[in-house]
Amino acid sequence: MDLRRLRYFVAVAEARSVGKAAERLRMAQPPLSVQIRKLEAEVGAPLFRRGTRGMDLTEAGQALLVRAGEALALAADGIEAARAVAAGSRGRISVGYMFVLANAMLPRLIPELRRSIPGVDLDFAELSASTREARLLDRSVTVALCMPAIHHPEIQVARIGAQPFMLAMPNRSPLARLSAVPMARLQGRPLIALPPPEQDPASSAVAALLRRHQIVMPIASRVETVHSAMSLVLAGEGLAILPACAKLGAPQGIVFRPLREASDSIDIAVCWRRDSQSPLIRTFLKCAEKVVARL
Amino acid sequence: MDLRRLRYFVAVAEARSVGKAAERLRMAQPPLSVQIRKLEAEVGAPLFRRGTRGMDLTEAGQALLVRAGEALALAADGIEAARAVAAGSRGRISVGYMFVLANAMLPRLIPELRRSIPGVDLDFAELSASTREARLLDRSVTVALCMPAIHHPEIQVARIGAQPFMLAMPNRSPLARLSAVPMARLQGRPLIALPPPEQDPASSAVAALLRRHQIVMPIASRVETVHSAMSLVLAGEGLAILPACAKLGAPQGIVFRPLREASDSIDIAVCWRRDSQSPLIRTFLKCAEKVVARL
DNA sequence: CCAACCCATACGTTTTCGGTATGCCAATGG
DNA sequence: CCATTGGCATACCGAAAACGTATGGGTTGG
Repeated sequence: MDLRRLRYFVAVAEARSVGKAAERLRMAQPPLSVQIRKLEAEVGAPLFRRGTRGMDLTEAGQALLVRAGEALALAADGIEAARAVAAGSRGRISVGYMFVLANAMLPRLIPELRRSIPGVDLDFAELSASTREARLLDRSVTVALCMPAIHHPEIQVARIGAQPFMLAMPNRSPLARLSAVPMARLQGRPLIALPPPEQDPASSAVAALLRRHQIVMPIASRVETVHSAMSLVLAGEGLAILPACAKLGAPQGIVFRPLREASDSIDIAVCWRRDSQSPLIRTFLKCAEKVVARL
Repeated sequence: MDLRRLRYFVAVAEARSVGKAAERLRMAQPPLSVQIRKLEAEVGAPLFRRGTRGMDLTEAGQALLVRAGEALALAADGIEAARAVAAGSRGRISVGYMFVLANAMLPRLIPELRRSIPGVDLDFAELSASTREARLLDRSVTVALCMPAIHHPEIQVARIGAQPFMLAMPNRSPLARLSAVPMARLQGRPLIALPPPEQDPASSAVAALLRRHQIVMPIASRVETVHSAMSLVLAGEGLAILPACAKLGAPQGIVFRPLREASDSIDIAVCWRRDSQSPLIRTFLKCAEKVVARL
């Protein structure tokens, strides 16, 4: 059962003549005649009534014609769809992002993506750092928005921006009256910390910052998300050192202040599998860079 | 775009390995590998990720796989459907019948057909004699139930039975008291006739019957259908000479009596195009014969 | 470091396809 | 009644595609 045969069959059925169909198919009449007879042999029944003025479908031929036409269309659509997916004009891109970046990036990123790649399904999932890495590796997400980047031999990283660390505190805190907080003022104050470095690399950047300035902050609580951290800060449980963009999702009553002697920042990066050959990743990267530039 | 390629592609995608797929396809591995690469060249993008432990679909490959599977199924279903239609286990049979036979045959014929050819669509249409012939010739009906048969070089006829002519009259008619009516008693009485012989060959049989017995019956009315004829008979407009089976659709108040000296009858026949090769016709014929035998 | 596994390439053989020439049949027209 | 025309079928040949065998190369696992 060959698709070429079916194509020839459809052509002959539509032209109601072998000769006319051969002309339209840019081939000679005899080989076309042969192919039709081979198809009939394969089916085991005549598909055409041969008249003196051309060919006419039998009932069996009519039954075949419908399916053959659909099969041809499906096959053509299939390779077209594959091409479109390969070219990035169709398909799906699944994005794993981290919680802090949701408020800062998604409201601008999603419309930007819809404009750039209108035929593509978007799929966003808020994932922890370790889950993002795992899902990138098993390909269940296409790209990850990370802060900081994932380091892994299979994973490619593009740095698209950085966020300075800022101190988050309740607005009734005495430190809130300063326009920038000297590092020394943090000494001994309770810290609301994120998961330890082995689970969340962002924490190691904070730890490094404090270590460099020889500041010790007792850990009042460890929380999973920046959102929880800010809630505890608001409750007066302690201070948090967070990327500046966390401000965008902060509740009323939290203020952010820069740290005077520290110019430390944390990278925002797009990460994907090295062997992902989807052209959508390039486009995604462009969009993400554009959004971060206006942060 | 070849269906064989798509079949190979689906096999490799399902086996996730060229070697396994080749084994299942009963062929060697290298040619299969070549075909897959040719398909990829045709699409213009890789469809598989080659790993060290087999092959894995890319996104483009996944997009193709869905359509390719459907296309294969449709093509296979198409030739299967064509075979089924040719074998008579599927398809459509369109039956043109004449009005008088409706009550006599259809209630038994339709269930009989449904039992014999369950996968076949039935399509019944009540048609005049000339329309039946025309629709047989242009193939818009497959078979016709006729009384009497259609005579035409393109049309094949099978006689499946006969109906004696009977006299239809109101039950208050004096003739109704006889168990059989002598031909002579018809002389001069008004006749309710069907369309003239050139339109309906049944009329010529009636005319011949009367001529042979030298009876003259003035034509009170010409009507299109047996049903109308019986209405007029009931109204006392005249008598009608009808096939015995018309009794089955007769209204209350009409009686049928045999004609004593006349053993004339009219053939019931199944007619179809000589070049209709549908095996359904044979089955239909069998069913119709069985029904007529029990009339 | 060797063996096993799996895909890719190379080459010769076979099958299949397409083109040209031609035959057959029916309908048409003088 | 014969010639012509139009349309499909058959025969044969050259070309293209596919298949099988042999082999290479890369990675994994012992």
